[in-house]
Amino acid sequence: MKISSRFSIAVHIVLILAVRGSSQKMTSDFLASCIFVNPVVIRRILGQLKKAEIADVKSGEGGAFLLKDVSDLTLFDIYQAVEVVEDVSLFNSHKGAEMKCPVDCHSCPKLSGGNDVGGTENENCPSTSSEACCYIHSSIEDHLLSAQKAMEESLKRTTVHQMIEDMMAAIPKELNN
Amino acid sequence: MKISSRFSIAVHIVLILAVRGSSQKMTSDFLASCIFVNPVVIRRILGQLKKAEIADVKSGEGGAFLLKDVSDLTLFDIYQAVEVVEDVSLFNSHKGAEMKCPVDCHSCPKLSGGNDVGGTENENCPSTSSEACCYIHSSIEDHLLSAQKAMEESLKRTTVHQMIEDMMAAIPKELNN
DNA sequence: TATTGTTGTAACAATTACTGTTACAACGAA
DNA sequence: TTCGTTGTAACAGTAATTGTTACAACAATA
Repeated sequence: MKISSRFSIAVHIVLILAVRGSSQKMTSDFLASCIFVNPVVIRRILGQLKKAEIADVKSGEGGAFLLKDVSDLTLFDIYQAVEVVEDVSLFNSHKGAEMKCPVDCHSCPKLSGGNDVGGTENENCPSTSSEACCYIHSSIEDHLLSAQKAMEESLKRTTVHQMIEDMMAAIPKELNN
Repeated sequence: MKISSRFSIAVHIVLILAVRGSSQKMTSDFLASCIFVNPVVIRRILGQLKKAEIADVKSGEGGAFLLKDVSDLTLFDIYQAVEVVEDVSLFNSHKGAEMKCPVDCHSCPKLSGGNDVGGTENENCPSTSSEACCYIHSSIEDHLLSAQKAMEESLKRTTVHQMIEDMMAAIPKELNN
């Protein structure tokens, strides 16, 4: 699966506010026509950016603007604002993971010394010996979380200021006048 | 949004095959009861692992097994096998991104020197001067792709062998007999 | 050969999340 | 008061996933 386009749209919004915010009123209609999405979608996302205190909107009058210095604003801030991931986990666990998975032998009587930690018993539990078939689930969680963190660290390293610099650098010289 | 639980289930399958594959026949029913999902879901994912030449299934007789050494098998291999991300992009772009976004001034006549690169013209284009409002979209793509790559590199660094080692290490000593 | 257990796959329902759209009350400026 | 704008509710449409049933194909084996 993919991650919501909210994030990509939110980054667009922030960059447009940063680069062009002073030149005209940033209404949701204007932003919508820039980004080619519905104005209501823009307002929904602006609402999330407001809640995160990244941007604000002039009530009644209209027009959005940034609250933060672009040097202090990272992609991670925006990512959190639009709730790209629910709770903590980018990688969805299957529903059964919360149950007593027999190979997650935290809850396997054979290996936990009989300490039942809750969940549903499974008569097919493969742990017929003390053979270590266990801790699979927590191991998976750990390593997937590491991968998620690696991505988030990359987002934290990227400021909006840097993105603007990169954009400027990408503009062909003959247009820089 | 979140990523398909296919990945998490696939990793479970691989770990169970690695740890317990020799002790009994790994049928889809058995794996399903271990992981608490429907057997058909297991078969679907095993089909993807087969296509990726990570595992195979004994036709007719039944029973899955790994084709690769766990030291040579990384989470990234599994991630690719189950097609966690379509094409290349973890982060969904909004549909409009493929159009002539006026702030993606690759296509803005004002900045591209009149070289039209295709797409739909937008009369609301904010680029009324040569002011650099541009290259937003490609800058976003670049930085989001970097974040995705960071995650994938983390997955590449994690072998199934390592996960098993970590699992073993996590087992309380009193159970290691 | 007939039986048995298993797989691969199709088909369909149910779920979930997201997106587009319309509508409208509230709000501030002029 | 009028106007443009926002915030939000409501609903339809879309897309992907998951659970489930069903069944033909297949290998082992009795």
